[in-house]
Amino acid sequence: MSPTSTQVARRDAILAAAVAVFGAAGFADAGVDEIARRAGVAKPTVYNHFGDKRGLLLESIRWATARAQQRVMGALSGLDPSAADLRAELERVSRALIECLLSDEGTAVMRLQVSEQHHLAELDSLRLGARQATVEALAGRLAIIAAHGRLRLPDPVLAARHLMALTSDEPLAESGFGARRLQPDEVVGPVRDGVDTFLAAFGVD
Amino acid sequence: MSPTSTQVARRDAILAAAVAVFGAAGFADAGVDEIARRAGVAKPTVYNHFGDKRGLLLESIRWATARAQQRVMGALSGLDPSAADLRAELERVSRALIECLLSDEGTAVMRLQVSEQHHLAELDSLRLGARQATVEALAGRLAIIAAHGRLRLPDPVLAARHLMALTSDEPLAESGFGARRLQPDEVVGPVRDGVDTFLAAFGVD
DNA sequence: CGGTGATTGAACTCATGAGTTCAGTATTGT
DNA sequence: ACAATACTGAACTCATGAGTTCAATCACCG
Repeated sequence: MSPTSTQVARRDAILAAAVAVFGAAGFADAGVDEIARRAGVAKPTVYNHFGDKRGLLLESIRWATARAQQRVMGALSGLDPSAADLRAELERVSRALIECLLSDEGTAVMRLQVSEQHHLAELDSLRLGARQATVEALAGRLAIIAAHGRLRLPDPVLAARHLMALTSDEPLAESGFGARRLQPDEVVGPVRDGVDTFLAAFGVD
Repeated sequence: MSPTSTQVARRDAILAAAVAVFGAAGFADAGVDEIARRAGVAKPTVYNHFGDKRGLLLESIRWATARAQQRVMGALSGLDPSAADLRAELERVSRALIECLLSDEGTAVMRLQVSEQHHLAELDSLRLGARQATVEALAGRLAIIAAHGRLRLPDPVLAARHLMALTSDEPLAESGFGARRLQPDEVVGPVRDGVDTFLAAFGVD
């Protein structure tokens, strides 16, 4: 019996609600009743789809991680290696990346993976895999820029990690890993500074 | 009535046990019974000292943050601005800082502050204050090195933030914010790379 | 249509753990 | 020595929320 479209829609609604509630309250304080209510679904339906609360948490994180990863890849593919103003282009893409990290879904995933690891050792590889995929995608774009002679990169993967660290560390800390919404200029400044240092280390001027 | 020394010792034992249990299990999954048992104390004694579970959490985080901060300051004061090998000295101190972050107490504080923010908005300033104090202490040491003409630092505070970001980002992510114990070489390599990039940006060679 | 399986809503069971009570026992300051 | 105060241990209350049950209803597929 292949699932009907309304079944898929219900499943997605449950997952979206679960990510929101788990992300806001944490696993233990989240109520299955509230997730069902937000999804517009009866409680037994949740148990029908996901077995139990822990199964729902696992699927929620897998689902949200995949979605976040897609958004990240979209942001990275927007990096134009031949943009006239390299500095501005790096700042733009770094801001887009941070936007993904600090979105509601992004912060929910981050916080759950940090705080609920005792529930989900099996998702460690997912977390690290997502990080590595992001780093490598960014490294690929940076390598193209380096091939154009506009960056000096002995190790593109390392440079990618360092660009992300330089630009995202401060906004992440300042926002309390997504607990507080940042003002735009709380991202713009740190990103500019981070790209400054990145170009001081890897630029060709 | 000033507290006796055994009262202080009991209080500290409770706080140490609470940090360990809260850090491992999270607020909701931590049991006051277990904290009391680990502290070698009866449950009503815990309630005598801290009122309720939330009060215990708050005091635990304040206490552990202060202790971690002291260790961090100790590590920073060990930075010798006139060390013969600047690169090695920066690596050494960065490793010591990461050691503090990834210690049992350090990771407990970090994870609680990330995951239990809905319980403790009032501790936001504590978290940011600790971070800022660390950054400024490191900035002070870096400024001395710059005054010796061994670094080119337009903004020592910014440089301090970037040094910390470059060296600690990868080990923190790799360890899942303290969930997994790192092998020594999982710290050494990333720190060397981070200091490399730092010196490429701010070195005087 | 008619039947099969999913969904609903409401009531239910049951385990867990926070917080309390209290009578008895250590500790401490005077 | 003697209050006064803190601590113990064990039993207790009580709120909460996971997971279940079931009869009634709905959605889809032949």
